[in-house]
Amino acid sequence: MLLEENYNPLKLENQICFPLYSVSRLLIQQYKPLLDELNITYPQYLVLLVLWENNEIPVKDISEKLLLETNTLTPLLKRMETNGYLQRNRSKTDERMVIISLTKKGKDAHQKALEIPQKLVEKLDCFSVDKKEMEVMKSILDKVIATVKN
Amino acid sequence: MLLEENYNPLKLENQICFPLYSVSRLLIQQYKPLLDELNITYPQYLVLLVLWENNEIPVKDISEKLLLETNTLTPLLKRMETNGYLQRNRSKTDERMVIISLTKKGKDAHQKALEIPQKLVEKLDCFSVDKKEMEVMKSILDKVIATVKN
DNA sequence: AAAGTTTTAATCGTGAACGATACAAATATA
DNA sequence: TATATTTGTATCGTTCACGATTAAAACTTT
Repeated sequence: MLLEENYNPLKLENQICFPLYSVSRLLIQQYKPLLDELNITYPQYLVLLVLWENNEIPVKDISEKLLLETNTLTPLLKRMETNGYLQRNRSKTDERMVIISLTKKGKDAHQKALEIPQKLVEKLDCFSVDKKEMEVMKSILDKVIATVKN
Repeated sequence: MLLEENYNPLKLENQICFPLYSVSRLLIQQYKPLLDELNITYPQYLVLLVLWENNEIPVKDISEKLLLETNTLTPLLKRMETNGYLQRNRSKTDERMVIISLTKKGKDAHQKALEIPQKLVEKLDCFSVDKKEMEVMKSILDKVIATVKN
C-alpha cells in the first residue's frame, strides 16, 4: 500500500497513531465496568498496580514507571487519598519527596483486582481478538517505549 | 511467559492496555510540535483529516469515523470554528443535524499538513522504531477496531 | 558559608474524554 | 392526527493530560 502511486499520507486509514489512540480508548472503556466496582478509573488502576508491587514509593518513581508527569499524578493521588486508597507523606530524609503508601483498603483491593485481567481477556475473546496477535503487539509496543525512554 | 508458574497478571509489565495507552500518548506528544504550527491539537487534526476527505459532513458521521462521542466533538468543533477552521450549519432538510464544512483557512491547512506524516516518520526513525513492525501493529489494531465496531 | 543549580511537588489554565441528562426534530405507531 | 419512540446535538460535571510556572528542599561550586 505504501508503494501505490497516489498514496495519500493524510488519509485517515493511512494513519498509524489513530488506531493506536482509538484502541487504547476502546480498551479503557472495556475496563470501566470492572473498575467501577472498585470505584477507580483506569489511570488510578495503573497507580494501584505500581503500589501493589512497591508499597512506599515516591511520586517521582510512579511518574517514571507510568510515564505520567507529576502535574497529572498529584491531583490523581489526592483523589485516591480522599477515597481512602493511599496515604501521602513527606519523606523525613528528603523533604522534597512525597512517599505514597497503600492503606488497608488499598491493599485489600488487590484481592478483588485479581480477577480483572481474566475478565478482560474474556471480553476480548468475545471481540475475537487474537491473543497471539496481542502478544506480538505488546512486544512491539514495549520496544517503542524502551527506545523512546532512552 | 504466560505459562510460568507464578505468573502475576497484575504486574505492570504484563499489561497489554498500558503500553498501548502509553505509546498512544507518546506518539501524540511527537505530533505536538508539528501541530503547534497550525495551532491545532491531535484530536482536532483527526477532524481535519476527515474534513479533507469529506467537506460537508454531519457531526454524527465524524463521530462514527473517529469513534468519538458527540459530547466530545461539539465543544472541540466549536473551538475549531472559533479558530476559523470550519463552519457549523444546521441542515435545512433535517434540522437535527449540524453540517460541518471547511473554511478557506481549513482547506489551506491541507497543504501545510502534507509534510506532517513524513516528518513524523523521520522522528520515529530517530527512535529506531521499525516501520515494518508499525505496519504489523497497524493491521492488528485495524482488525481490533473492525471487530469492536461490529 | 553564600550563591547558583538541580530536584521534586504543587498550582494554574486549556483541552480533551465520557457518563448522564436534556431537548427539539424526525419518524413510527396507535 | 395524537402519542410514543428514535435520532442528533448540546449541556453539565468529573477526571485525566500536559505545558508553563512557582516554590521549597537538597545539592554543588565557589
